[in-house]
Amino acid sequence: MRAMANLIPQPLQRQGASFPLTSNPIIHPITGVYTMPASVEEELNQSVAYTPLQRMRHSAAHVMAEAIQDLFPGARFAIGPAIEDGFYYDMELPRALTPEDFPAIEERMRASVKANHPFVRSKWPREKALEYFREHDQPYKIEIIENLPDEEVGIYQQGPFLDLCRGPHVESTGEIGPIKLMRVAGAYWRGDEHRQMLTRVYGTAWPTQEELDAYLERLEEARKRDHRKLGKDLELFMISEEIGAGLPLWLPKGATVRRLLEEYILKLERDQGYLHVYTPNLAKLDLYKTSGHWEHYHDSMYPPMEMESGEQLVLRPMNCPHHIQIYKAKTRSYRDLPIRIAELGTMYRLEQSGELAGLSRVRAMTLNDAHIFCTREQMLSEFINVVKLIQEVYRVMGFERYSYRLSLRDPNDKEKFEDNETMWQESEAALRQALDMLGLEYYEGIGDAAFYGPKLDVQVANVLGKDETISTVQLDFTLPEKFDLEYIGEDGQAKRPVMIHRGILSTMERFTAFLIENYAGNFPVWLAPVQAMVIPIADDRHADYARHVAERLRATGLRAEVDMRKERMNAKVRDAQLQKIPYMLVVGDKEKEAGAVAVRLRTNENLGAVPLDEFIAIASRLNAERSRDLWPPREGQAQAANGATPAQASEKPAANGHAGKRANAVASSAASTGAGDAQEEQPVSDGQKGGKGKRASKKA
RNA sequence: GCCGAUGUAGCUCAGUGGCAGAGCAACGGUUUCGUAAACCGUAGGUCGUGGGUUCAAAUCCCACCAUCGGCUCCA
Repeated sequence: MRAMANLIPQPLQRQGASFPLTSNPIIHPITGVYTMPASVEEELNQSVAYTPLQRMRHSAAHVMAEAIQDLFPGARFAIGPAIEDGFYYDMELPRALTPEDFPAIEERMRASVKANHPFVRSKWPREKALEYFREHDQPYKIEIIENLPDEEVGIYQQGPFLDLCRGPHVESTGEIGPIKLMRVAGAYWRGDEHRQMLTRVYGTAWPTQEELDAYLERLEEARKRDHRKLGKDLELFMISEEIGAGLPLWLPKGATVRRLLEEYILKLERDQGYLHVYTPNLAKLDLYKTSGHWEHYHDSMYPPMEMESGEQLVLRPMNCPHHIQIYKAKTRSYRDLPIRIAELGTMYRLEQSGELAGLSRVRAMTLNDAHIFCTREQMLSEFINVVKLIQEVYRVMGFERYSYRLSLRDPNDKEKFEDNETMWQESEAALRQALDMLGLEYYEGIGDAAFYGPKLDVQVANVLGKDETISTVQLDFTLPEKFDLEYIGEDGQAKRPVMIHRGILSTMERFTAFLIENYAGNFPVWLAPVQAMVIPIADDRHADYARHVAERLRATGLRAEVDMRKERMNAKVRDAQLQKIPYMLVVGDKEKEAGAVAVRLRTNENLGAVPLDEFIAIASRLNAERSRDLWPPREGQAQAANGATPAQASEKPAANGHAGKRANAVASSAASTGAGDAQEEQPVSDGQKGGKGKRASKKA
């Protein structure tokens, strides 16, 4: 439940369970009475803060439970809250549920909606409720009640169905809009992996059919952007079962993207005074015993390799200890600080098999990692500089929707977090001070800290609107202590430095995955694996000129290829388009004669003939500037950063000659690049702020 | 790791006990073409892996591996 905990407003977790009645009574089965439905206002005062839509979805969850109870006698119910975009219900069922069961459940739900049963609220004395649920073999409800402090518990009833629940609900089942069951999944009771695995059924409900359809379309769009699909289609990376799960291979095009990102961040860091190092991927196990990583994470470390000498080596899960050794390699003076040691270092973590996903969750990953060793006095300014660096990178990448999470320890969890009260108080206070100095708005994530210290996590909304942690800055007073780090102060006395762990691009794997989805595969010019495809119209006449054009582009540092396949130009244009290559340079007799190229952008915009020199000048400039524009804005064109695409705004109606017979292809092409607009200005899609990333940063 | 589903040609998929299929891609040939798929032909599969049931298994059973959707975890 912890992962969910921050995804939804806090009160939503305080859900009651629901419980079925065997008959169809209106009268309370135990007390014989019930209170009249509460007014909406009263409900809102007494229960959780649901929006009307959430209330409807919560009611839909109860109706689903009603249906399942009817179809699967013996079901034991747990909790069933509204969540973003829908609802779920956790329960224990007599047999496994499959999607094939959905139609029957949905049908039964619609019958309940049609019957328009009122939701009737009442209060039961705690003991009565316990007795009732014991009698009806509902252990999860009993456990919930036992954890409630109140002497009375809320009960909701709709038609034949009775629920332990705080509410609120809609007035009657007829108010529930179109519903659809989405998936069935397992979920641990109370989110505890040591407890019973329950069946969770996810559903969604919307006020109108149109909104339901739009939601399903949205999911479909996200599916098209899935980096695993685009990674295959665009030949960016692969995963070989022969090599191993979670061990991706970067294909030439994906490797190009990664290398460009690496060159970009290395230069940026160099300019900021970071010193780049290389350190080995193996280390003695003892190193991680000292750091505490072994204690906290041995379950997700590769098992140690036993040497003949008895020495144990592990594949490193993190490289802070390595950088610490570099710091310790000689006596450091306060004059040397801050020392910023950075590395694109590869780490190995034995992630749980069920967690692996494409490039975004892997077992071998390269971190954009750095450790800053500084004095207490320097700590705040160093921290602030890192945050500014993050903001600069996000500006270049075009991330616009992101938020800051101050990740704090859970003071009650002495296992997970270092047990050092003063350390935590001091470091958390320092972090807050830095955030105040930056004037950042942030929210707090209790229990999200690293074991050695608090951190600032930067959450970027992904295409599904879910927040993902990309960057992180962590304040660490713990490891300097454990490794006995020192520097010599002005007074000649040995002092303890502070460490700042920071990751900006996360891992190269995950960042690339995020970019693929964020751009829907339409990489900006500077990141596009192939920037220009030269397309000769008739290869016997135009091949030489096409090669000449490509040579000229390559000579200026642009990545260009010539499509010499025995295909018609139309097919070459189509394939380049599907590969999302920014520029298609069509060359035929006219262009050859004029020393020009006919420029077609992947936005479908056909710019006509452009002198080769001019094209090179423009493309090179956009490339060097890391612009996200494909072409400079022209006269009479919308200029807003998030406005229409250049293609849509162009005076030439974007080569829509094929709009007739190929309407479908055009529509899907436009849709797949961002709901038909903003192709090159891909906004990170809407996302609630304040959620917790499902895939947190890989930074130590 | 846990719950559920899935795994057939490079890709997308059809095939539910009786001779392994289609489209695209690849390869060969014809076509030299002006902005999203020319035409004809050829070749290509241990049906995820291993066991079992059966006269006969892609199909039924068991185990394992991988992938997908969730749960738990994420230094």
